[in-house]
Amino acid sequence: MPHADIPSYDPQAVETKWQRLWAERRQNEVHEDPKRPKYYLLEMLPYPSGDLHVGHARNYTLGDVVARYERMRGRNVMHPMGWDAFGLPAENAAISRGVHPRIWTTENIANMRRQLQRLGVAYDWTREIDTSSPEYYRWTQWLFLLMFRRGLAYKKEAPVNWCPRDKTVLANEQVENGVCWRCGTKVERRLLNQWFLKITAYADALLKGLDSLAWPERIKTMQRNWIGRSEGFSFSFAIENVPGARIEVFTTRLDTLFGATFLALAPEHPAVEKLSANTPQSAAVKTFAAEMRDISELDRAQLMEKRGVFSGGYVIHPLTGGRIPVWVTNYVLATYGSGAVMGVPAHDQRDLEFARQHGLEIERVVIPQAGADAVAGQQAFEDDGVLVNSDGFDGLTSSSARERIGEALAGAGNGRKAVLYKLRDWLISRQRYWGAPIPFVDCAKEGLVPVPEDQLPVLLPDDVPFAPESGSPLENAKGWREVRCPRCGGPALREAETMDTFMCSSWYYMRYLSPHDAVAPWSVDAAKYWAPVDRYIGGAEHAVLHLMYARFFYKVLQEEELVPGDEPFLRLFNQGLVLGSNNERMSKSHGNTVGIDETVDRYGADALRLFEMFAGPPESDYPWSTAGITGATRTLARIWRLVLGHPGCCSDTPGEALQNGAEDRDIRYSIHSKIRQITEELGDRMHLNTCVAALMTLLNDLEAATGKTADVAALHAGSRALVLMLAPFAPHIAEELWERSGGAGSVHLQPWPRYDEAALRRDLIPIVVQVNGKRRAAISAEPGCSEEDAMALAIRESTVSAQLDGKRIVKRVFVPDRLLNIVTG
RNA sequence: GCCGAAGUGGCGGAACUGGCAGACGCACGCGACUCAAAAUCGCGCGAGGCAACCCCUCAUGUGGGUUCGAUUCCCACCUUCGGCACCA
Repeated sequence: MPHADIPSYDPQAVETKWQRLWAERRQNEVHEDPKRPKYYLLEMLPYPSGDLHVGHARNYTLGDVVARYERMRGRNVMHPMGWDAFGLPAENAAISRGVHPRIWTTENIANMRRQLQRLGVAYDWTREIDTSSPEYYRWTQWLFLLMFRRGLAYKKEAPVNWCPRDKTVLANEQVENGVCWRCGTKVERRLLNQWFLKITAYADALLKGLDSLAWPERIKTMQRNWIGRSEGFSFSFAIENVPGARIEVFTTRLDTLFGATFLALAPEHPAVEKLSANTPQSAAVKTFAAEMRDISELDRAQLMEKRGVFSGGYVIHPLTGGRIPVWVTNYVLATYGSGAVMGVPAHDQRDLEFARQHGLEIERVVIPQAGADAVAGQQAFEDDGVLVNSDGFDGLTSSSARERIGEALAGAGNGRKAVLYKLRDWLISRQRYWGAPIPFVDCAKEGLVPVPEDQLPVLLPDDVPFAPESGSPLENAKGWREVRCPRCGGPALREAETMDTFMCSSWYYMRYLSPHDAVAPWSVDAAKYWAPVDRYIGGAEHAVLHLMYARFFYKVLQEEELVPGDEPFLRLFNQGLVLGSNNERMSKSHGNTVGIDETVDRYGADALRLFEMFAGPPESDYPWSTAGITGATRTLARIWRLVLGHPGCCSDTPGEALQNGAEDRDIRYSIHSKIRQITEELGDRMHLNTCVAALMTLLNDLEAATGKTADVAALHAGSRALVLMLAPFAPHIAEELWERSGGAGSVHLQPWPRYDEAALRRDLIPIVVQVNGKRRAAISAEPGCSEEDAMALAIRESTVSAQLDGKRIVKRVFVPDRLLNIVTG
């Protein structure tokens, strides 16, 4: 019932008031408290690109709802925010607009922080971090040195991915379908001397750790595939007429060894020249290898067409002693295994295609079952089966043949079981300015020397030229580069490269725990209380990037006893995207963004938050809708009128007394069933959209009952519960209503409402009556009523008896308190 | 090509372990209030049928299957989205 004396709801006034008061009261600051269970909730830290749009708002609201809910459930909630502030866009802005990256970044951070505060997200801002600040990157450098000390950082010359547009190298994970993940430019291959981190040393640990994680299966699968473990056997072929020279191969199908009719080499393989030397093939091989070296492996893969030339040389089959021709091909990767493959055309589709093109022999050595035809088909037979044409191994199954052939080779001193991974070491050098400098110097006498820890941070020089033509700014910063060697005092040059920004984000979740620590990257005591992250919220695009790098870091940190447990993020949640009007991901580059400021100006932060949580399940995408947000606005205005129509309803004495009228029982049932439903769906399941729907239903029920029931106490209690459960979703209006209705303290520090089992008991419950599986009626029965009683009630329904008329009942299915299905003959 | 996820009203979506399909909201229609409009409130709202609006039929991408009963489980196919793409 609208009252004339109820003031109207002014979102802007309410929101600015509470944002100010929460900050003044330092309400969102947290500290270790051994008496309370901790909960570490984290959203992936954003890159400070300038402006937040409603897609970001969805992400951070999602985290905020969970954080506020967990706090009301009695947990000590860590919910920090910071900035992944190093990176290319800042530097590109410097080039195109002449603004220093530091200025550009600082301004963007200020703006985005303001926008997050406008959304009312309850971060502990005293813990804010900026990965581009010296206080932070000092420790990124420190961690790099720790990696070096542990033998996990090394510099070597290797063919690497080079993005010609961004003018830097990229890790394998940062190349998607042959193009740069950031700018979409086709990457090139260059031979450069670069720093790597030995993530491959942790391939097995990274793989095994996945089993314990409550992550979406799809992300775990992507990581498993990326790590790409395969078990097989490694052995070698002797090169004919070159004493002592051998070519090593790896295979997962040792059972097909007798079907090997050629050997395939990558063009980069060191034996290529040796084999063709002094043969008529020499010139052809040189031409082919040179041609292939100019094409990156990624491009070769895209060509798909298999090409190759005979090398002119032969190897000797290790068991039969037969001669096997060696070919140089474009389909064998130099960077996987040994860069050489035994060609078994009958049992490998790729080898078959190649063999057909070049008229090579095809010999079938595995058949589906004993006695089957051993003639090679159109398709390679790649399954396991039974061996034929394999000397003493005929008749064995593939799996036992792999064992026995392996034993035979190993017994002859040739080879062993081996495990190979697709995962490559992480290339972390970047030829760019806006990143953490690699803390090494190159001394004329001592070579590469680490900068001693007490000389960290190696500061980025501020005064450097930014121009597209002048090359890497650090390389040209002479005064900065020229230093004394920390070891011998002689002249040395600083490394002019910076670290991949994924280094910064691989450990930031630990820095939040003691962000102002000047003597350590974080406090181990604080880490013992807070770590690991209980719930991590972020996009799926980081599946094999940040999420794998951070896990690698954590495993190293665990061995250093700097962190508890062996995984950084126990549960991962991938939120869905907000799509723009063109049904594409909302982003600046798509030009379809809807800004936070314009939306909050118009509707208020609470309405935006409520709508974004309501619009769909948190894990699925949905298109932005300005029409939809009006529903949230209306809902908030209705809650405002309802609650203020029950003065004092949030005071500490709800004064709810059980009464007996049927209507009163209904309203109590509605209140308590909604508390139960929202509590169940808000926790682990995160069905936030149905929680909002349940809040709306409760609002409808309370409105409908207002003025119609004598049980004013129940309505007061219902309004109070509504305000409390609204609080995580629309924190400002809930706080205002709490205050205006006599609530003590902050609504956000109240215990979450509990439901009363007694209120959920009903005198009569509906039981659905079906005839042959089709719903014909619903009867009201006492809870726990017997099948016979339900049957008696059911046949009194005309719609049921009409269906039963003249038919014989052959069966009844009775689900107590739910359903009765009568089956006729 | 391989792997994974998803297809439900005009729209976003709901339906916990197989048990009333379409909760909740948007849009739309009718009505109340108003000089009028906005706001607000009430009612209706999957499609079709019948004189019968407390009834019936059909309907959750398509086709089959399991079951007393299928949006839910199984098989095949279609469409969309995501990942991987010569890893021996």
